Amino acid sequence: MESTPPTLSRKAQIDQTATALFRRRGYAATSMRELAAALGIEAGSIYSHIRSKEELLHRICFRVADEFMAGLRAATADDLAPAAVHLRLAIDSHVRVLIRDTDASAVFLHEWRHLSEPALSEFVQLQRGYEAAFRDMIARGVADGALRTPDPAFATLTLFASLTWLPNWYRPDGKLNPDQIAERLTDQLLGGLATDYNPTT
Amino acid sequence: MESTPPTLSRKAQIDQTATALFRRRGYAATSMRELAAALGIEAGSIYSHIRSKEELLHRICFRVADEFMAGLRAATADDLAPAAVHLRLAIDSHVRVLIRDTDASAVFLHEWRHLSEPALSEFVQLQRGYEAAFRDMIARGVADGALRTPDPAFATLTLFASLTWLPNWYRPDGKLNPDQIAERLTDQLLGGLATDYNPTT
DNA sequence: ATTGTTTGCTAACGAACGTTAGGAACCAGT
DNA sequence: ACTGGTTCCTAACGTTCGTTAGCAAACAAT
Repeated sequence: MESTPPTLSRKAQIDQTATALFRRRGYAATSMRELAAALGIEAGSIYSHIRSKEELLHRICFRVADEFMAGLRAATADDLAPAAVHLRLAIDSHVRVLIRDTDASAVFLHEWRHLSEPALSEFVQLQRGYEAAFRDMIARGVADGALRTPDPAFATLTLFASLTWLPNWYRPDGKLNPDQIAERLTDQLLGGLATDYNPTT
Repeated sequence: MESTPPTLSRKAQIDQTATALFRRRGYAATSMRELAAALGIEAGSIYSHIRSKEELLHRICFRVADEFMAGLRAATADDLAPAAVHLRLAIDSHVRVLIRDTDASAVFLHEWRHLSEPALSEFVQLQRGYEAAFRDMIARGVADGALRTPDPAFATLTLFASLTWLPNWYRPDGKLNPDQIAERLTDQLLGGLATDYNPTT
C-alpha cells in the first residue's frame, strides 16, 4: 500500500501541471498565476509546496536527465556486446523516455537554458556526456565495421536531430502504440547506418 | 549609391540586435530594456522606430518565412524537372537560408509561437504549406522510383528534423564554408533516400 | 483532546515589465 | 532661415511578475 494519498500528491500535481504549461507556453512565458489557475488555486498557495518557480524547472529537467542516463547505462551494461547493439538499445531507451513522458521531455529539450547557475552548468555537462556516449558508440560501430557512414560526427547530429524532433510530431492517439513507434524509429535510424541490418519485423 | 546612411539604418540595427537576443535568451525572456542596453540606448528610445515588441518578432518570423518560400518557388520553378531534382534544390535552398541567417532562422523555428492572433494562424498556415510541399516532393519521388523509403511521411519528418537541428550546431567559424555545408548536408540527406545517388564531389 | 502536516486563503511587497508623453538635439533638403 | 525627419532622452503610466507573511480549515496520528 501507500502512505501517500490514493491520488497524486499535491506537489506531484503541481509538477505535472507545470510541465504541461512550460511545454505549451514556454517557461518564461508561464506565470505562477497561470499555473495556479490551472490547478484551481491561488498563486500564493503554490508556495506551500515549492520554494520557487525555477525549482519546478530544475526538477523537471534533472528528472528527465536521470531517466536518459539510466537508460543509457542499462543499454550499455553488457560490456561484451558490440557497439552497434549498445547503440540500438540506447536509441530504443531514449525513444521510450520521449514517448512515455513527452511533455517533460520537451521541457528538458527546450527550456533548460532558463536554469540559472550552477544548475545550468551541471545540466550542460550531463548533456555533453550523454551526446559523447552516442558519438562514441557510432564511432566504435564504424571502426568494427558494423556501421557505415561517411561522417560519424555528422551522423550523430542527424541522429539527435531525429530524436529531438519526436516530441514535435508524436501524438499519443496516433495509429502506432508507443512500442511500435520506438521499434520503428529505432529501425529507421539504424537502418540508415548499418552495413547489414534486418529489422525485427 | 544609397539614400540611406552608409551603415545600417537604426531600425535595421534594432532588428538585428533583437534577433540575436531573441535567439540567445528567448523572446519572452528578453526585455526591451535588455535590448536597449545592447544597443547602447534607453528603453523608451526604441519606440521611435518600432510600434511594439511583438512587431519585432513578427518581422523576423515573416521575413524568414518569405525567404524560405521564395527559395521553394525558385527550386520548383522548372515544372518539367523530376521531383527528386526539385527536392534537392529545395533542400539546398533551405540550408542556405539557415546558414546565411542563422539567428533569424532559429527565432523563426522556435519563437513563432509567441506571435498573437491573427499573425499566429497566418504563420502556422505558411508553415504547413511549406512542409506539405516537401512531403509532396518526396511522395512524387517515391512514386516515380527516384526515391526509396519505407515510409514517406516519416522520411519527411526526419528530413525536417535534420534541417531544424542545423542552427543548433552550425558555427560560422567551422571548418566548412557555407557552400560546402549546404552541399554536404544536401548530399547526406538525399543520399539516404535516393535509389541511385552520386554526390557532386 | 492534542498536535503536526497538508493545504489553501487574502493581502501585499518590491521589482520588472511594455509602453507613452513631451521635449530636445541633430542633420538634410529647400 | 526654415522645415521635416531621425534619433534619443527623462520621467512616468498602469500592469504583471515572483514571492512572502500571517492566518485558518481539514485531517491524521498520538
